[in-house]
Amino acid sequence: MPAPVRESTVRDTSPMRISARVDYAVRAALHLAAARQDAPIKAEAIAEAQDIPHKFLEGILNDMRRGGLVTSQRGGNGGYRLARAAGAITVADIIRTVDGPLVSVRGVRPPELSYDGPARTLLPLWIALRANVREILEGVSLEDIASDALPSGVADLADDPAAWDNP
Amino acid sequence: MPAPVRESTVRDTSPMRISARVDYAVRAALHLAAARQDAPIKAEAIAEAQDIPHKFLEGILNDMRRGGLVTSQRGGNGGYRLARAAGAITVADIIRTVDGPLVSVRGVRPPELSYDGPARTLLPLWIALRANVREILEGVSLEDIASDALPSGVADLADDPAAWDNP
DNA sequence: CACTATTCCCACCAATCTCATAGGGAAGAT
DNA sequence: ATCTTCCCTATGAGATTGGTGGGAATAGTG
Repeated sequence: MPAPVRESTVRDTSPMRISARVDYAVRAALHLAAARQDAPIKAEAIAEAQDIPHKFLEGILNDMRRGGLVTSQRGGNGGYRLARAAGAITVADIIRTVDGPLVSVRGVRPPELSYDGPARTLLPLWIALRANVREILEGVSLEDIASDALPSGVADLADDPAAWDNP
Repeated sequence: MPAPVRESTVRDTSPMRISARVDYAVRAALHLAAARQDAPIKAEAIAEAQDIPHKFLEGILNDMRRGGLVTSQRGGNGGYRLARAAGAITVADIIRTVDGPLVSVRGVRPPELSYDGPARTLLPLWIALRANVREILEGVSLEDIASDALPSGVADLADDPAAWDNP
């Protein structure tokens, strides 16, 4: 008889995990970037357009306001606007505002780490990884995304069909 | 009188978070890579050398065995060995084995996402990000790290002093 | 054979994080 | 005044993280 197959229970907590908060924040910001800039946009309108839970989004917009990325206006005909031009807000800005540092290892930022023995060269690896991630996320603005014109280096990466395969 | 300053409570859950599991797994694998290959190494010896909680490490080594990265031997004089040459095991292999996919957005892998409206071009961005992360993590083997010889592209990134600054 | 060493497997735990929901207060517009 | 909209706090279920502990299986040794 066949041996009982053991379930291989794969953990699916990706090291690079873009949270719902970040995803929603970027999409909300894109919605603001795409809108005409004279009138503020209501949270409810963004929530509906982008299919984001309304109250959850309110909290995120609030964080972005505290972080200086958007401004808000209360009362009838109130809403949110970008605080700066869409070309002057990067994805990294948004991530850092709503979710903290881009890269951490065991909860601390790479430069605070110290390794010993054969793991000594692990630190430069994490540093290089972070530099690489920064290069992308700090190099792409809301305007780049909204106008469908990613910087050429980024666009090249996305144009490689292999990049779309799951491993 | 001065207005009361509101605490800006920053969330510190980095999007790219190398977990303790991954950090420990890579360090353990490096310890194995650095050792002479004829005798297996005990979990306890690795735990002590790399300052990793022993029982926690056992679970991680077990995952790596199931994932085919290491082999194990029970009983007196037992322990662990790398299942392949150190040059044939990449950091990405280890991460995928102990922590799942490299990159995910809201828990799913980028190709499964669908965006609408001004967020349409967000997907290529996440794809490019993932490709970039892959390039680093799939391009660095245990041997590269243990011999302190990162691939030139990676080493270049780490050699830039700006890469060591926290933003 | 008994004994010891070591991996292997399972259950458990506390703290934290994620992704929300609910209710009402504050401020601005009409 | 009234209505609209943002702003704040509290609550909560469920998952994840980073562990710990107890024993069962397996291999070598006297």
